[in-house]
Amino acid sequence: MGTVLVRSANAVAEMRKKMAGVPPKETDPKLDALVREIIELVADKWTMLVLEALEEHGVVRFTRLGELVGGVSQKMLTKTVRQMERDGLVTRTVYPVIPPRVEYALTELGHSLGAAFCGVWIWAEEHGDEVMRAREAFGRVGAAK
Amino acid sequence: MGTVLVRSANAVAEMRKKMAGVPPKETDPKLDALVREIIELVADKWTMLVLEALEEHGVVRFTRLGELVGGVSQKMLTKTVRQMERDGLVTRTVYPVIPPRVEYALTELGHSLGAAFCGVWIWAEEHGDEVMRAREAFGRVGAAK
DNA sequence: CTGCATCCCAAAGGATACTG
DNA sequence: CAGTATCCTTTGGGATGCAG
Repeated sequence: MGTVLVRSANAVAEMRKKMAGVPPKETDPKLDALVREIIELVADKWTMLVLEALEEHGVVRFTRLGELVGGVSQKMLTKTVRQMERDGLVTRTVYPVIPPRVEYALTELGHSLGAAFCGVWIWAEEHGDEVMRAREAFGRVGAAK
Repeated sequence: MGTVLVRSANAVAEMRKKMAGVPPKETDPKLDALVREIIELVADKWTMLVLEALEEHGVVRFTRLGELVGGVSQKMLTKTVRQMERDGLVTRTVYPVIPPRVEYALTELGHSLGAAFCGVWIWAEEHGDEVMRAREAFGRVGAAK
């Protein structure tokens, strides 16, 4: 724990120089607030997994969706899917038959969000191992927790 | 809307290329597991906000970072930033001076993740209002809770 | 200034039982 | 099958105090 890691200040100074010439992104306050709201919307594990599952399998029933997501309780699946329905990401179609049949599918909005996340899936595919290695390397030093 | 972040076009084009060789909807189990791990990594509100803050402002100190993120407690900021450091997303540079000076910056890996999320920011910009409207419309009907 | 430690409350989330 | 309701454990996260 007490290990203070001091990285080369040179590298940081180098970074500063690089950044200096680049007015990176205009920090638009109202846009920022909007992005923030959306972040709080989708920054949820189950939401992302449901989104991915529906993106891949199209129209699925409740139980099937739970299987696809994996490791999710009925409670959380219901909650997540309701929230997504509320936000216009999925449609929930109830067939009043016995036994009940409820099908979930992405809306256009949902599909567009899935497409937006596509870049993240690709990142995961390409850099996932780097994260794992970084984590293990750090774990042997930090020893935190 | 037209004035979107410039880097977006490049990032998206880059991703299209990388996707070209990939069979679209194949459910690869090991790839899926990897994506799942990454999701659990980044599906966190503060992580995303810190990522965005560092992406926009470059190298910042601890307190400044807290201001940029906004509404985060010192405890959670420390925790989040430590986790990101552990995962190789940020560097933490400590200057052993008085008063202490600690600077945070994205690593290459962190920047690449930020670029991957760029598509999501754009989505938020384009479809954020739709979500808000869908939510309010649903609220008047659902009346749940 | 940075951030660890502690206490403490509120929210997230799992397990189970029950209903249409 | 697709939930709702209940209980209960775990985690998230704020407030405060203190150390380097």
